[in-house]
Amino acid sequence: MVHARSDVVSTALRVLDAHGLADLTMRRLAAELDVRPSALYHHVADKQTLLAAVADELLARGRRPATAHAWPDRVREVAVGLRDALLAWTDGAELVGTVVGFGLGGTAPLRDLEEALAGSGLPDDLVPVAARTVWHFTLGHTWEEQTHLQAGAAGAIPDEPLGTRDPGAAFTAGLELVLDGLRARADRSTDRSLTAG
Amino acid sequence: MVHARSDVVSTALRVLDAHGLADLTMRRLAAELDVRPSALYHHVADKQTLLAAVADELLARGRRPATAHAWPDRVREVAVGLRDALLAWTDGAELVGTVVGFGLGGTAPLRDLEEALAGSGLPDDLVPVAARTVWHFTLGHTWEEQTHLQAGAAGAIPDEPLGTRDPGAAFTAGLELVLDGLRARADRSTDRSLTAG
DNA sequence: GTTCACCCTGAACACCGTTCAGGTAGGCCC
DNA sequence: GGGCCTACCTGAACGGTGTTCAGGGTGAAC
Repeated sequence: MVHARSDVVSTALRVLDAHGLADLTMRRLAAELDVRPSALYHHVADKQTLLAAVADELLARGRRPATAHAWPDRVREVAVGLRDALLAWTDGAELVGTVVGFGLGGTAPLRDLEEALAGSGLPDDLVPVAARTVWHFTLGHTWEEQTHLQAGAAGAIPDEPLGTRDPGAAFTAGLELVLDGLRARADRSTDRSLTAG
Repeated sequence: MVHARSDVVSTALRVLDAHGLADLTMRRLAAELDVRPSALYHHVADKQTLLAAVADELLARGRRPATAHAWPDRVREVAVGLRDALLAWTDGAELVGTVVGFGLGGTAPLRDLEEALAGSGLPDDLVPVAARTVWHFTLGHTWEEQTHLQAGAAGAIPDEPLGTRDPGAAFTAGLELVLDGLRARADRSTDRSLTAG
């Protein structure tokens, strides 16, 4: 059977979800495609770029357009959507986190956040900063959340060192904290521009 | 020569700094200690707990007590100190990030942040949330920062997709954004408690 | 009918984390 | 002094891992 690069990526996504990131090996992936491991290197440069492509695909599938009128609602939509996308796949947050950490991709939501912040009244040079703040909070929080979720499901760590019983509520609360900061800064900036003009 | 667990951890820290996380293998570490790899398992259960111990040691060495009077200054002290500690070691942020992601340790700064938030006027149930927000932002931002820093030093990626020329300033700006959010919430909470009491 | 690009095989290389039976040195107790 | 027990280590292996490379087949294009 003849495979294309997209087959490799989507099969990798399936293996990831079914068996986790640790079991997503080139050999296992090759077996799943009924192919020898070396054949994979015809479609992919190495495992790291493969993982980057898988992360991008994962994020693209979970992407939802932000439709709200008010910019804080749009930012919230993007952040919540990102969290949902990561939680929808086994080890999704860890995969995206390491890919981002390696600087190979997975930053599409960052652009969505910057877009959602357009018209917020924040100074132009603060928009990327604000986007990264929401981005790092969301990724970090979801990663930790998912780790505890899956560790709990695996039977280990039955206690709850996460500090809360409802991770979704904790995420939302933290997000609101950040949004408060953005709002405060945006208001201040608008005030200054008004008094200056 | 007879070694103790602390020798293994501190040697691992040295190997990490000199050769990076990818080259911190059990075999390399054993060679550095002039010992066979199997001997390491007399001191350490497995590599993951070793890495957790290394991360904890790294954080402990970089720890500085927060001395400021005002709580926002204390939070800033802890966050900046954490960033400095991570940047002081090769792959420091990645190491701590993965250890935290795995849920095995590396969360000492979280407690420092919660402590720094004491007396902030935030509702009790928001203190852990606020601490995690600062924590995830700091860890995520520093990880990305360090990745680009080291990639740039290695000759790859000469451009600057990080969106800023001065990562330290970007970090500070993002941190202030978060602190604005905490302040706004703390003020609101104080107002309510005053009108209620 | 030949050429050429694409997709793959088979075999190997150089590692990796980990286990386990066994060995040695030093302190403690009778 | 002799026995024992513990701490620390060796040597050898096991079953994996990502990756490389020469070469084989197959189908479309010219």
